[in-house]
Amino acid sequence: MADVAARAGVSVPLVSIVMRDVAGASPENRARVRRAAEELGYRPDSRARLLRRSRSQLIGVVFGVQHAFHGDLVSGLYPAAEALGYELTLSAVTPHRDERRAVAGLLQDRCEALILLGPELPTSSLGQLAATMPVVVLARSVRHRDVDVVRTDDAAGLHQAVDHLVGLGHRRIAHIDGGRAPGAAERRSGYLTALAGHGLADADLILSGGLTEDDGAGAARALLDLRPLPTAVTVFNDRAATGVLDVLRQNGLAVPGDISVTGYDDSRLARLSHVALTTIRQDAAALTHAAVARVVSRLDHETVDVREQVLAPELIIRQTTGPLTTAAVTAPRGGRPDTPAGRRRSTQ
Amino acid sequence: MADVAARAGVSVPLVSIVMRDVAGASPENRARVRRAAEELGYRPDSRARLLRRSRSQLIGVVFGVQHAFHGDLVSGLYPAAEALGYELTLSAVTPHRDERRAVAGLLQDRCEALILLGPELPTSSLGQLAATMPVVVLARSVRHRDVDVVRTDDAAGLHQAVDHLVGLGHRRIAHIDGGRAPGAAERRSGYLTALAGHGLADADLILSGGLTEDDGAGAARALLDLRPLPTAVTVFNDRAATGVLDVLRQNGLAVPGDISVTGYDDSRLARLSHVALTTIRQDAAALTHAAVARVVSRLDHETVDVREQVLAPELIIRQTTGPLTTAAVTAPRGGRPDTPAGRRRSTQ
DNA sequence: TTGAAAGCGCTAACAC
DNA sequence: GTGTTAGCGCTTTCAA
Repeated sequence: MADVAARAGVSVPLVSIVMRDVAGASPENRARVRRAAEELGYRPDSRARLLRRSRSQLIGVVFGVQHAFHGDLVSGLYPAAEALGYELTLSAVTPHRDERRAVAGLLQDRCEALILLGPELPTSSLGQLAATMPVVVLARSVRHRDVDVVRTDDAAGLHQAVDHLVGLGHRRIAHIDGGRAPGAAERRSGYLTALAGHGLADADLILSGGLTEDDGAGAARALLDLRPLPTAVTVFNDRAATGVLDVLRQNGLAVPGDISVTGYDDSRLARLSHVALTTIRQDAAALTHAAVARVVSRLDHETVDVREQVLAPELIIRQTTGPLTTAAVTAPRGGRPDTPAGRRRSTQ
Repeated sequence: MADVAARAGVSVPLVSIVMRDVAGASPENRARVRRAAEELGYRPDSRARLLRRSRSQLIGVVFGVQHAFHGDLVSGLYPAAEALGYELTLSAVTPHRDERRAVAGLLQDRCEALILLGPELPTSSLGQLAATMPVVVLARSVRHRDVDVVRTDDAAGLHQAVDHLVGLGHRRIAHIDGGRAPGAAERRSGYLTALAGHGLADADLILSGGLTEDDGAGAARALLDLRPLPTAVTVFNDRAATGVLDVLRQNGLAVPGDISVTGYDDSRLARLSHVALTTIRQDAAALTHAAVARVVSRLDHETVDVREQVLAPELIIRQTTGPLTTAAVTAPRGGRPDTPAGRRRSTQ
C-alpha cells in the first residue's frame, strides 16, 4: 500500500480511500492511485482491513459437503450476503470433520455470525454458541430463545403432498421418514395430521428411512413386503426418493402407474428430466435471503419480533404421481417377484 | 490477549507463546495462562496472527458446489492440509458465481497457494494466476510450465473399463463422453486406443454427453436409437452414468443382462447399494495428499522435478457389468419401444 | 524463562 | 481534499 502511495505521489490513507470507493478524493488522484495499484498488481489485504475495522463483515457458513440441497443453499447465500455488504466464509462438514470442528474453524476466522445448514448439533450446543454471537439455523427447527431459525413449514409440505395424493384417489399412502434428521419429525407429523384430515387416521404407515439414497432404497425394500401394497409413498427428501424409485422400478413396479412417489426439497435431483420427481419445493432463494437478513438485523441490534421464520412450501407436480390404474388396484401380488415384468430382472 | 495476560499476571508475548504451544514458558505460567484464557473465553484471532507472520499458512480451494466428487476431494483436503500445518479456505463455484469470482475471493483472503478442483478456466488464465503464486490443478490436465497438476491417468482408466468389457465378451462398446469437461478428452482417447488394442478400431461409437445426470440421460436416449444396439457403454462419470442407467431401465433394458454400463470416479453415487455401478476409482485421498504436498513443496521453494503427477486409477467391478446374455444378443428390436417389458411403461 | 518494543497492512479520527 | 497520527491483535526480535 505504501508502494502504491509512493508511486502515485500521495499518502497512504488516500490510497485507502480510493480503494474503498468512498468519498474524499479528487478525481485526478483517484485515477492516479488506481493506475499505480494496477501497475503494481496491488490487492487490498482483507485480513488487515478487517483487523482494523472492529467489524469483520464476515458470516460463517457450515454446510454438508455431500448435501445436494446444501449446495443450492450455499449458491443462494453468496448473492444474499453480497447484497447486504457481507462476505461469506465456508466451512464444510465431511465424514471426518464434524460440525464442532467446522464451527471452531469459523470462530477462529472471527466471523461475526453463523449460519448453520441443517445442523445436527444438540440444542444445548447451539444455545451456547448463540450466547456468543448471532446464530441462524437454516432448514431445521430449534427451540431455543437465542437461536434464530429460518425454515420451511415442513408439516405443511407433507400436508400438501398427502392432499395431492388423496385428490388423485390414493388411500393407502405410506411415509418413509428421515429418522433423526433435521425436519424429519415435522414431516412425520404433517403426514399424520393430513391423513387424519382425510379420515384416514387409521391408515398411517410409517417406514423408517433416512436422508441418503441407500436409506430410501432400504425402506423401499421393506415397503415391497407390505400387503396390501400402498399405492403411494411420501419420502423424506429427494435423495431418499431416488433410492425408492430405483428399487420400485427394479422390482417391476411402474411409477406412477402402480405406485406414486413424492420427494422433498425440489433439489437439482428432482428436476432432472429422467427423474421428474413430484416434490415439495423449499425456496432456496427465499430461505437464504431471510437467513442473511436476520443475521444482519441481529448484528445491527435491531429488535426482532419473531425468532422463527417459517416459509410456505410449494408442491411441484411432476411425473412420479398420478391416479391409480386399475391394474395396480386389482392385481394381486403373491410375493416379492424376481422377474415381475417378463424378461426384466433385478440387478440387486 | 492483554486481558488474559493481566489475569494470568504475565506479559502479552508470554500468552502468545503458550497459545501457540511453543517452547519458552514455564509449566506454571503455561497452566496459569491456559486457565485465564479458558475463563475469559479467549480465542486467538487468526487474522491478526496471519497478518503478523508474513506467511498465512492458508491454502485456497475452489470447488463446484454441485459436484459429488468435489465433495470427496474437499473431504480429503482437510486432513491432508492439517497434517502439514496448513489451513484451508473454501470458495464455491455456483450457477451464479463463476471461477473467476471464486478465485478473486480467495486472493483477497491472502492465501499463499491455490488448489483448483477440475477448473474450466482457460490455460492462459491459469498460467497468469500461477505466475503470482503456486497453483495446483486437481483432476484436470493442463499444459503450462507454471501450473502443477495432480490427476488420475484418465486414459488408463477408460482402457481398464474397455478391457474389462471385452473380457466379458462385449464387442459393441459405446462411449458417452464428457464434452468439454476436464478429463473428457483423455477419457475419449483412452476409449479409442483401448478399442484399437483389441482390434475393434472400427467399432468405435462416441456419443456426446456431459457431466450431469441429464447429459447422461439424453445421450442414453440417443443410444437407444442405434441399430444394432451396443451391448456395453462406458460413461464419462458416475453422475452421467446414473442418468444412463435410469433411461435404459425405463426403456425396458436389463442392466447388465442386456447392456453393461461403467461410470467413472467411484463417487458416493456409484457405491450406493441400489446403484452398484462398475466404475473407475479415482483415489481421492491420494490425489488430495499429493496436491497438498505439492503446494507445500512449492511454498518451501523445493525444486520439483515433475510438473504433473499422474496417479493410476483402479477398476471397481460392481453389478452394472456382466457377460452378454443370449436374449440380448439375439432379440431383434424393431424400434424404440413404448412398453418394452409388458405392462411396464416409461414415465417420460 | 520472561518482558519491552517494534511492526504486519490497513482504516478512523483528526488537523490542516 | 489531503496528510498526520494512532492502533486493530498478534508475533518477533532482542535485552534482561
